[in-house]
Amino acid sequence: MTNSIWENYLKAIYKLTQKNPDGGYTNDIAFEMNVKPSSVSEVLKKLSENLFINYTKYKAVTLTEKGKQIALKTIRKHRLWEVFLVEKLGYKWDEIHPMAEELEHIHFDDLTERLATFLGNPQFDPHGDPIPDSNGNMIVNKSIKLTAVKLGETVAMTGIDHDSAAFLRHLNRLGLTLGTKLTILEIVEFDKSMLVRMNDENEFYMSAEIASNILCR
Amino acid sequence: MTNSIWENYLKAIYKLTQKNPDGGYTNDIAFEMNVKPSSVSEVLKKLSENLFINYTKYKAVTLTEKGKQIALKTIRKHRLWEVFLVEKLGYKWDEIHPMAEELEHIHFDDLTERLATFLGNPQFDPHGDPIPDSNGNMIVNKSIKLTAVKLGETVAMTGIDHDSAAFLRHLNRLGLTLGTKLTILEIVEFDKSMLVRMNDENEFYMSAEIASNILCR
DNA sequence: TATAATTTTTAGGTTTACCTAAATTTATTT
DNA sequence: AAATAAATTTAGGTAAACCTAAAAATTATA
Repeated sequence: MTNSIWENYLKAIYKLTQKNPDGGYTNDIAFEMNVKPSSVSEVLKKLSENLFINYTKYKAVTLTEKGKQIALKTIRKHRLWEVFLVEKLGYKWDEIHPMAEELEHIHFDDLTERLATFLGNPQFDPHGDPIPDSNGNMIVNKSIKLTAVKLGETVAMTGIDHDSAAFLRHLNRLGLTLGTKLTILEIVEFDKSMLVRMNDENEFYMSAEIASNILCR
Repeated sequence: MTNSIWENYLKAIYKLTQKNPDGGYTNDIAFEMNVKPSSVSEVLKKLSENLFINYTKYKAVTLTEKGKQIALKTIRKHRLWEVFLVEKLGYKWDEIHPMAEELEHIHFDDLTERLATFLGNPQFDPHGDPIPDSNGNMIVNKSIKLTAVKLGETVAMTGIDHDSAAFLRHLNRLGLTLGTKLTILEIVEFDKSMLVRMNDENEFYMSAEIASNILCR
């Protein structure tokens, strides 16, 4: 198996396991990886032989410690390169994902560590996601979804739960970035959309769909 | 064919064509690529179908304009990342080749240009090799081999003709870097080794093997 | 609980990039 | 120019990573 391919599978399984501790299901992995479930089945067999995952036929898969470390290292590289692209090359947060997706597979441990030092050992990437340290430890993000914030409360945006370029571009257009102050002025009963005030300045309605992908604290 | 694989083949052919304008031979490409000649034959057929090379069976191959542009772009990326690794991450010139060999295959044109800007649009990489510009134009390096310098003359080191880590480490040990002043004090008739004075300071003998891989002006 | 629906795996096929071994072409000697 | 040597290509094979279609297992529903 190619390096970067199993890194991507392990990342996908890691992501699914974060959502559901039971583990990742073939179908969901296939969706994440943009391949057919039958292809996933084959790969799972090999990842299991190489002790990267715990796999029993027809059951959800989880990462072994070995697999988890690789997933976290890949996430670390991805997020560090994202910081590089924004801080050093001047990209916007909605432009960096595809590039980081390739850069994350450059596999020289020492390069990763020097990059981290060069960037000042950042703790978060440009989307507010925590960057695992070189031992695979990651700050637990205690943020909650904006949809869980109660009427009248004020929070600061700390991250997002979705990193599609389309979503990020919409946030750009609204002027929403990490740190933006948000006050919930109204929750519409009909569709759960919210009237929010932004940085004590302007107000606008936001669909529940969007609010559920905004993390805050 | 995978992106990075044909980039490597085109780079190898470019390199061979620089040495011999007839073009690159299957055997030599195989040596450069670390594969068997039969594998090269197959790939040449496909590169030719895709109009990257001019290929007639049993003849030396040359790059088409299309192929040459890809080779030069890959060389540009390689050399820019080398500058990044040395200037920004503090690597030494003998450590960077394997990393640049992977980074060169990151294929976002805009990223390359932003990287170049970030680095101050360097003209040369850390080994003294010229960096092609974004249109594929490269400064012609008019350097000559140290073995071609006449007795008594003084030159400055401008590059090297070999980038193996072992060779570079030896230069480090001797204290030879780009810009070092070298005066030829003696040429030994027996083995063509040279007594050189370095920066008007110390003197030492250097084998013709080494001298022939040092470029100067 | 039996049947239907869904999920997962298996079987069999494709393409890419490698391989070895054999055949062919080109180059070099005698 | 013929024989030999060397380089190149072709033929046939492997492994990885994908695919479609069919079979098997699991889960949901009547």
